[in-house]
Amino acid sequence: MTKPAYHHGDLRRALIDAAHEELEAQGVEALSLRRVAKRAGVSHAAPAHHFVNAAGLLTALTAEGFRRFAAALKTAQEKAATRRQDPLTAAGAAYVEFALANPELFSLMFASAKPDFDDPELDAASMTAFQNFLQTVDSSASAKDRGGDVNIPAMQRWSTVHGLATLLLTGRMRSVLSLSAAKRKAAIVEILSEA
Amino acid sequence: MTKPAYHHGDLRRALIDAAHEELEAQGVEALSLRRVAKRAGVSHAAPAHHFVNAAGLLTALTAEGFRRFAAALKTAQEKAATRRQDPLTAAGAAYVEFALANPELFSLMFASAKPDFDDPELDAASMTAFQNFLQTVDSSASAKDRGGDVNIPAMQRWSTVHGLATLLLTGRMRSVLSLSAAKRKAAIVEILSEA
DNA sequence: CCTATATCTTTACAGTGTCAAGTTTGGATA
DNA sequence: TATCCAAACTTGACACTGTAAAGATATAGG
Repeated sequence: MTKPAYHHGDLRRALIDAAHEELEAQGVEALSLRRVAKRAGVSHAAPAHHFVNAAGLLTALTAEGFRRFAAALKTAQEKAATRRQDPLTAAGAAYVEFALANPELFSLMFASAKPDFDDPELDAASMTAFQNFLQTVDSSASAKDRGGDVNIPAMQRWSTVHGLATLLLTGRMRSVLSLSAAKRKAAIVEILSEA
Repeated sequence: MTKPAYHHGDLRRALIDAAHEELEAQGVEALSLRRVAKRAGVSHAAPAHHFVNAAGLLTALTAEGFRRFAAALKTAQEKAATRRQDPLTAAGAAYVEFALANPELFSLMFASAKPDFDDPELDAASMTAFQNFLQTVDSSASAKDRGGDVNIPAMQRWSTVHGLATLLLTGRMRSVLSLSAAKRKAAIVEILSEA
């Protein structure tokens, strides 16, 4: 097994998957391209033929993260709609849950300078994710645009959701983190519900 | 000048300063201990005698960041008090402004895994910073604790402030970033003001 | 079948953090 | 005051990193 086959089949796919695994295991800052290549069963220079450099691989992985992120928010909203719950709170909770379920990927998406955000693929993926979420905020009854330069209520909601996600993710908000899973979920919904 | 003096005087201090400069110039992820040493005018192994490793230097720098951060919030509140403005909004604005003024340091403090947050000095510095801020939230008229496990309004306010800071810092909230300095400041205050 | 090309490997290089062993210095002790 | 010791710093070495260049192999198209 693991024949030294020259043609892997879909090495690009395998490298992104391997990078994802290494990412969640080692963290963003300790990620090594050579270990990713080894995990995929190829030589350390093989990735260069599919990605311009290490940042390129991270960029592709980040773009995929944003697509999965957008999908998670969408399904959460749809589920809430059928149950006649607030879709905005549901999307916010899904936002936070995605961060807690994929901590390192979320860090890569929102707190790292390594991915190239000028890359067209990544730019498109992140843009659609944000726009979908902000559209949910806009269509919320309590957050109508009041016609200024900026949609203040929308930015406020986004800030709250994103701040909660990152503070929980980085272990800062201990009073919430120390709760049991059920109580924590309830607290998150409460924090995200309009006062 | 720059004698090859064996005894620097206060190399620990000089290394932290050099790391701070390198940090803001290069970013967290591209920081090199050897370049920091070179900037301080010492050999690449000199830092080891003042910090156990590279993370130790970053930890000390991060702790200093939290102390400066706490001081910035405090002065902002005091200024607001004399002008009979809302101290919570003032502290929130100072929170965001600190992030925008010291982007790399803020990233180190809130979005990096490199500093050792179990370090007693760093733990103490970050704890006092958070507690001071949360105390301001608590004493705000609109955010009284309702007696549950968690002070929901306080966590909500903290999330909003922190989320706004990080979204602006990482260039995500483009509708606010594209404003002029004056309008941006006004938008930040609006977002942080209780609806 | 045969060759062109994409795919992957090997080798090499500069840079990284850390460890071990030297060198210098300043201060305490006798 | 002379001496010695410990602290401060340097030098050299090691394993690791990402990337570039050149060689090897297999697959697709003629």
